[in-house]
Amino acid sequence: MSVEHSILAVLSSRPCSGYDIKAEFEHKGASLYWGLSFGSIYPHLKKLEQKGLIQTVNEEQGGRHKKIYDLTGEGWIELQDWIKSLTPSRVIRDELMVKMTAWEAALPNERILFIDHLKQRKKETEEMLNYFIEWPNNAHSFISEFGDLAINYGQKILKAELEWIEETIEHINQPAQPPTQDPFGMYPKIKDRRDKALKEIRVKE
Amino acid sequence: MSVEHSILAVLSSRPCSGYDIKAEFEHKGASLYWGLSFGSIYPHLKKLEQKGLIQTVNEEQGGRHKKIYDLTGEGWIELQDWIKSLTPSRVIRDELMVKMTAWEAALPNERILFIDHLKQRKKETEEMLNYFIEWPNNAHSFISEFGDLAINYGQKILKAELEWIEETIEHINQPAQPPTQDPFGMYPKIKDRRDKALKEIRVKE
DNA sequence: TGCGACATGTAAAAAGTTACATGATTAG
DNA sequence: CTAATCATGTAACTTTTTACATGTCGCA
Repeated sequence: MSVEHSILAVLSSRPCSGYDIKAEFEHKGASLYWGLSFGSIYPHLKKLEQKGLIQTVNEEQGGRHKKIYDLTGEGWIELQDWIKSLTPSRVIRDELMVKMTAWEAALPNERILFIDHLKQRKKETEEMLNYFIEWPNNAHSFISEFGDLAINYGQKILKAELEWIEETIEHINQPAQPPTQDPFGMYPKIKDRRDKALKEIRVKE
Repeated sequence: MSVEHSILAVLSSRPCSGYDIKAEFEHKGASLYWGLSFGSIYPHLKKLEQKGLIQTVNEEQGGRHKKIYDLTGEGWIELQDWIKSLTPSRVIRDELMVKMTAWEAALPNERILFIDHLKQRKKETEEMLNYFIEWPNNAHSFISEFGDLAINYGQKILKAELEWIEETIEHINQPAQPPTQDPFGMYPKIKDRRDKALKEIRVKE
């Protein structure tokens, strides 16, 4: 299970409180590659401490109470073992692409509407990319050689995505085209199924 | 919740059984952008039927029992509404990148080992890319204009990733470099923390 | 004095995976 | 005849999110 491992990974750069870890997942290096909510972080910290992989190195009880955790020797070993171990394949979950594959079956006459989705995606992607570009310039955080390579990855992928968005907006602004591939004449069949199903609602009403 | 919506999206192309839906999520268009297990699909189909968004259009009870579902009029409307609605931001979860950001803190003297991870990733990425390239040539499935654009997206991103992998393998084969950015002298501090923590284990033993 | 950021934590609900149970059909 | 694939479904478990409860600190 890699959630606890990713907490160990954050802790490797410096001792942190639960709140700090959340911040790292939100605003720093980890942000692009992982995310966790408070409701998940605090119980995991407790578990990791019970397992002896992390320990409380500083606890302020009076006033604002705050607990700083750091890796134990066992924690460092566990982190090293995890880092060396085989990485499971990425899981890609991209709702926009799922919508895209069903768009023409469901909304064949509203293709122009999809451009709104693309523009929203473009905005988000640009923000992420800016963040990546600014990061090495902000001089706030420690960036290792490998951290730098991970930044390059993000930049490269996001730039490719922006290119695709531009091309695709342009494409959709052109007149509609017949399906690229439709060996069994599915397109008219889908239209029939949809129209028939929608008509049944009207009959009921 | 978009899991049920992605099932509706699969059903929009043709009526399917639970097993077919699983196959779509594994081998077809949806595969790159979503995934679900049987344990999740069947209960969701039941729920969707109770909600009146899908219905059983064919049930073979004798012999091999099989239930084919199709969208109802309400299901089509629900799918249309979802497709038009704002899409939440992508969640990227990339374990390899998390490992990368912690690599030098945990394993500063084993940078060459990371090349194994990159080669594994390269293999996986190439397989996915081939799948994407072959897909429009297999003449098996219906590919709409938008479906084709979604395929372009996958190809573009995966090609950019392969380029990055090549560059990065080459970079790591060069001699190690000092941290790109280390305004507070973190690098030596991390080393001290790690060494101290690891020494404590040895004391105990 | 009131707001926003800092800070920890729990409980309930939601979501999904794994493992299991069951059985039919088909290709070699 | 046997292995792979087709096919549905449940139960236990794991995981994560959301919402809530609580309280401090610094600043305008």
